[in-house]
Amino acid sequence: MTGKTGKKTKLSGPERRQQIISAATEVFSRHGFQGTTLRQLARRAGVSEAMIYHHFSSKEELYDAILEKKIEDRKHLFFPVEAVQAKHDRAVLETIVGNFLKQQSLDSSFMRMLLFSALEGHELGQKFVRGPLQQFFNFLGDYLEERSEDGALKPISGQIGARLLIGMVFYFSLLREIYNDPNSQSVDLDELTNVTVDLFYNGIKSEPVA
Amino acid sequence: MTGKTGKKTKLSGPERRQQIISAATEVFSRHGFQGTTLRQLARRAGVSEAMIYHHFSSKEELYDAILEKKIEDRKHLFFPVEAVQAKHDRAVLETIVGNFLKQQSLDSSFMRMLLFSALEGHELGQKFVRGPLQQFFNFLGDYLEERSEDGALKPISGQIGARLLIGMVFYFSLLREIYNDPNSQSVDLDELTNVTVDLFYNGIKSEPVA
DNA sequence: ATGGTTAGTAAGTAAACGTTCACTTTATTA
DNA sequence: TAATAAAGTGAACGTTTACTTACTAACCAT
Repeated sequence: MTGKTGKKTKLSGPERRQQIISAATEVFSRHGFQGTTLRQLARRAGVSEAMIYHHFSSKEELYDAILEKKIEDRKHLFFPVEAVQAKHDRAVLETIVGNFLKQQSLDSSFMRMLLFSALEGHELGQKFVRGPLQQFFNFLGDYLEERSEDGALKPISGQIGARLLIGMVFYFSLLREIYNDPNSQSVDLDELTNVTVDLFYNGIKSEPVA
Repeated sequence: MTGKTGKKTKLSGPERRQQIISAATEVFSRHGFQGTTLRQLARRAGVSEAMIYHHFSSKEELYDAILEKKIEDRKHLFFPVEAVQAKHDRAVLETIVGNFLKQQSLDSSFMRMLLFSALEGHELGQKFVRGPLQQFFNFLGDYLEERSEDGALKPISGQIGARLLIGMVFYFSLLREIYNDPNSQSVDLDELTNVTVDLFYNGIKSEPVA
């Protein structure tokens, strides 16, 4: 499939459909919706342009299908339920931060597509933020406020705190994956996790009684 | 100019050039390079497409001119030199964070163009990161490490610390300006500045001696 | 083997793209 | 006011775009 030899491999409907999707994911995430042409999609999938219309009724439908699937895959973000129930603050933060960074380094195409789609004005880009991400912010935010009432953490807005935490690692991932910032890329992920969690936790944990 | 009446206003060369630039800035920042057509640019500037080629030799040259100018404008980021010399840690952080948020809320087109250009693979997008932004990270990073050696702050990598600080407010701006996250938009900028600086400063300042 | 279903394509379509050219209109000034 | 220079445009250029149509080739059940 990848070579230049023209083998006559005929795939089944669902197989071909899946292959088009995964090929299109790479192209769309690299060039965005507007920057991607049917030619590119067809060539990358190893089929004719017409074949794509045999499986999807338009370029936009293919794009939406991909984004929707990506969102679905990442929906169950990483709710460290056990650590939350145990009220083990550091473990909660470590799990969230560590998983975020790991996930991001494994597949930067999701971040690229999410950024592209928001910039290009697609609705689905904002759908993720208003849906699953907001859900996650609620989860983490509620926990922070709960622990705040317990006296373990300083008083803080959970919604703000959750965004500040994710912001730190998101920005780092952005610099790493999209801007190719060498000073970000050279940082070890585990070290980054520790530094980030240390800073955040020390920043919000209650002072020893004065 | 904005109306539909076809007044015959003939501008001088430099005037028209500047007007094309500012019109194109809006369009490019909203739709990216690939997503912007000459038709859009011409209509927004109130001239014919041919007129644009009278001032710029290509769509790309116009785009580069805009991005280069934007980078130049923002180059002198915000180096709170006085506070740094006085070693007033909170003032340093407050100035940086406050100015960043203010600047961002005044003109989101810069952030959009910078993101778009990096995603679309333009060189100039990375130029800002490797140049002025890296310079700023050096400035802030050096300060953090200096204050760390003074014993005022915990030991920390300045390069990492600087990116974590900016990450928090960058992400917030991203959610506000590009994802239209209502829970980010409803936060007052001064409050956000305070919360961010509090969290970061408490996170890195030295513990009272044990 | 054969007939029907479906994967697959070559060759088109009209519209939109960036760009150029031949030309007209306005402003300046000698 | 006539000459000059510069601002400005309509209509075309060849190419590429997303998408369609009319057709062929491979598979599978009978």
